[in-house]
Amino acid sequence: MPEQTPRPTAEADPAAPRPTLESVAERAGVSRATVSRVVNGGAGVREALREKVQRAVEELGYLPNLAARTLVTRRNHAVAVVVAEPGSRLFSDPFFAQHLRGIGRELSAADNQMVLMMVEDQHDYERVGRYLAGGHVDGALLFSLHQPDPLPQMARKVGLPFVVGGRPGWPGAESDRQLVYVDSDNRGGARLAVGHLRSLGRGAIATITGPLDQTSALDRLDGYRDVLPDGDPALVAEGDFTPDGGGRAMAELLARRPDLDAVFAASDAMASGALRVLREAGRRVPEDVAVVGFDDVESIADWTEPPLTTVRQDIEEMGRLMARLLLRRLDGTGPASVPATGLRAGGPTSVITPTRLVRRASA
Amino acid sequence: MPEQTPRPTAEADPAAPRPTLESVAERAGVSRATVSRVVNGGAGVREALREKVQRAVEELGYLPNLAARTLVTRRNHAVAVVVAEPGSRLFSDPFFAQHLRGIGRELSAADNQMVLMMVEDQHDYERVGRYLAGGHVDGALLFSLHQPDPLPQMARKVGLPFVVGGRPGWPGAESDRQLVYVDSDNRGGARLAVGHLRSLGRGAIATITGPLDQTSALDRLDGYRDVLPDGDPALVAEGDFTPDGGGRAMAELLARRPDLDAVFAASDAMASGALRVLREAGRRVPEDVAVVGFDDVESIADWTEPPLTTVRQDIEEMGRLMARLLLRRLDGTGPASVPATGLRAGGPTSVITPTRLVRRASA
DNA sequence: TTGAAAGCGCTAACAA
DNA sequence: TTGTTAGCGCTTTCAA
Repeated sequence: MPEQTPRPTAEADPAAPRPTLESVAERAGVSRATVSRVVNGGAGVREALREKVQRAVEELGYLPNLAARTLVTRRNHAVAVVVAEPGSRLFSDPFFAQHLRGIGRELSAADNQMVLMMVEDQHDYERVGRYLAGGHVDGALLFSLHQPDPLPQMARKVGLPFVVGGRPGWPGAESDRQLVYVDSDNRGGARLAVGHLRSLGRGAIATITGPLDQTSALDRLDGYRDVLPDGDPALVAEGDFTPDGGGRAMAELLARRPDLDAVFAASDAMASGALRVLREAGRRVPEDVAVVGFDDVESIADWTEPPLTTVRQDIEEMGRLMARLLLRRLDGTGPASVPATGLRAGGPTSVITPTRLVRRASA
Repeated sequence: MPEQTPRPTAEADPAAPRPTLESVAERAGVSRATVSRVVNGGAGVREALREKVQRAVEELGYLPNLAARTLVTRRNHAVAVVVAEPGSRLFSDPFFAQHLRGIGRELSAADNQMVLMMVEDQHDYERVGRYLAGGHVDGALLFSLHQPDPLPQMARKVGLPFVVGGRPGWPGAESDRQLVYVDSDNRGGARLAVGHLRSLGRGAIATITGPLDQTSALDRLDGYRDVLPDGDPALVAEGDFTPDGGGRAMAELLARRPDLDAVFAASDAMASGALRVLREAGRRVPEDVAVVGFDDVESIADWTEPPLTTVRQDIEEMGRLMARLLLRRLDGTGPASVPATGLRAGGPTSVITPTRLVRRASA
């Protein structure tokens, strides 16, 4: 066996047992409790001792064992991000990534980890449920919930704080004061888009909606109707948030109302499909038909022919907001705590983030 | 205070203390050790007792406390996924999401959690380093490492198993037998693309490369040169994996070699920029200039005008592979274990996943 | 096959 | 201000 001498450096042998509070205490000639105090901020420890302990910590390269800490504090410093989207759009859109980035930034600023869980089938629901109930995380961020989704119930049952991404659409969800969500102003954004088309003097403004079992699609359609309350129903066609679906809807609209001179597509992806169909039909954009999208996904909107006028939503900010909202519930001793975070005090409330029109060439 | 009666159901009051091994043992009339055995597979426990314990577990809705378990087993059942990409491409490409999906699927199949960490600045490196050293995860998946990246060193120093995504490019990395990575066959894919263009009878085949400090860009350029060893250097222009960069590079190429009749762009995003510039220059695609991209990002390749012939790589599979490779190192008692996973036994080795040509209209 | 007991590394009363 | 001590909930020898 090679040298037994303890190498008091932070770059010690990986195989060596990790230093513990105990070993730091020994080296510094103090008790475990004192080391613990120093490690956790050092309140109420004499300066001289503090420094001695600090030095021992550094020399040994001590890092607290989180499992042990969690065991007693019941705090994990970890938050679950649950994405309930079976292999669909979330994974082809930059949406997902931007959301995660926002969440990640906010979370790590508060020194919390992000545990990512994807739900694709029934079996996954059970796995996630077990995990959430298992007390491994301090809270959860729930994404893209579908109809009456079991996730919020599960979380609530085990007393796990959570925040939902996107307005939940099932009956009763809206009046559920405990169901805190973050969503962008889909309805307002749609109003912006359609208002813009009308201000361009367009008289027959059609819309391609998303799948109407999703609140975002519903809200955007409502925004369209806010501006055009007496619109012809023939000017409304349902898509599915994909380019293909957008194209099909566009063809339908063209058949029903050949005189249309504007289209509001409820997503950039659908707008790109619509543009292709318009091109094939020999309509010029924006001269013959003005087109506005929604999302401002740069990789689409900026690269269609012509570039797309669209409604921008700040996805990353939504992610941050969700995380902030959740953290507030975790840190605070109650709902009434921590004002001045940009969030209203007085109980957690759902938040709607603003949208704005980005003008490019298509309208 | 309302009823004190313990409600022996799994849907108990969230505020109630969670059942422990102890309480299950008491209810079943056995010792903690026995319950532990049953919970962990129940080997060596008489059937009668097993059932009794099982029932108690269900009645109480018992779930083991992972922190306590980790404290003694030193296993976290969690893997860190570290993404070192400052706000760039990873977040606008569907890449990232697909990778995560592959990783997530593989990981949860083995009942491991995924802890996602994003590195954007120096401060983040420290945070992540601390975390990896802290023993909170059993292994790490390292992504998009830049030049001599400190992450692998950090992981190695603390003895944390890890697998890298994408071939590391710094000096010595290649000969480092411990540095296991997964990458797609960039070079082979490029050969496919350029070979296809040549088989079309094109004589002046240009290429738009990615940023040449990334191995993926380098490897794709090498593939181009494999097919065209005596190519004119004027036919090579450097882009940056963005549409704009692709457009600029295309303009450059057009200026240098107005006679070019084909372009291999090392990413679909760059290809889309190139297509726009070609259109503006009045060149028809594919009649005048044939174009091939790389990546097969559907939201781009399928929706350019004309749709893009490109090289497909199976990103999700890469993710799965990385996870599998890592898990093998964790479970196995040594590198020689667990064959029959589709991975060679006899020590962890880097893996290159195949690419293939997807023909659409642009070439 | 089962139970008793030690201990993983840490925090938080409580005493000194 | 510091130390002593009792757990947090679990696994795992070791004995019975």
